[in-house]
Amino acid sequence: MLSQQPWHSLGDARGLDLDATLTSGQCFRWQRQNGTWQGVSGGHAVQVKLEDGRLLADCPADQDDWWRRYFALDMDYAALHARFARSRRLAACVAAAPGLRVLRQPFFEVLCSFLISQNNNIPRIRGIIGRLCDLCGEALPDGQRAFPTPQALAAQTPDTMAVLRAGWRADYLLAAARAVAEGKLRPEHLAALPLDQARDQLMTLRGVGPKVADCVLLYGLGFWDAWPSDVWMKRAMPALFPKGMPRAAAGYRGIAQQYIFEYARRSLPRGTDKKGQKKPAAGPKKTAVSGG
DNA sequence: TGCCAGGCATCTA
DNA sequence: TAGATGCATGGC
Repeated sequence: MLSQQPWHSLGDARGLDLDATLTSGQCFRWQRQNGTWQGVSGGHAVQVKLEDGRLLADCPADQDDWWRRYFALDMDYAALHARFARSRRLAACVAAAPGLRVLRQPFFEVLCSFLISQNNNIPRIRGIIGRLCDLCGEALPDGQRAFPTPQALAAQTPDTMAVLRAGWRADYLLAAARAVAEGKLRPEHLAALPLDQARDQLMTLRGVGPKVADCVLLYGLGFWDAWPSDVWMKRAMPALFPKGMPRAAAGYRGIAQQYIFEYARRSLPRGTDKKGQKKPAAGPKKTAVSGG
């Protein structure tokens, strides 16, 4: 793929573990092929692999910076891990997934992906996202499809969305796309808000509850303190549940996800934690947000 | 074949 | 306001 650009280095991988990161449940458009990883994000397709401690990519050179940012190659994980070493549990997390990284993904991709994820399983999530891209994503030079823009998705109808076989989630996707396309929900605005306000704004969207909101805040908006993970550390860390994780914790994909959230909580202090925030009481049907 | 899935909105007590 | 329920679809 992308043969016009031979493999070239994006820089020091700084311990990045592609397998751990790309299978941790943060992202759904990566496939392993012959020892490399092929993925699409932000309208770019890329193939990446690790070699001699460097992250190599097969992509147009003008996309290099985008992928460096995506893989967070600028983050000093060594320093972070040194801090984590002071906590026994965090040290266990680091030991379990030392090369796990929090990807910096486009807001709209994350919002849609986690709307699709609710009450769903990962193989099916990947299938729905793939069909969504086929439906209205821009064709890329290598034959793949970009994730749809908010405008392209907003132009769909419940009928055209039927091919996704996404069930009730299709309505959530359309509402979210329209809110973003119409400027009622702006990622740059959300990212500038305090954590609580950003979460509240997201949760005005139909289909966005606390879990989806936190995933969007963390993966798509850079809110590294999106979740006070101490609760989840107790509930979800497999090492603490050798007989199996409680179902309620399974959504966070075990230790890898835990590590992400703990990392998030401790990395970049911003806003305030909301321990165990519960969903507001049921009220009238939500509509797209009016703020922003 | 039946259970369950990376939730949420809505209804009911 | 907490708990129960239904939701669409398909992986396993």
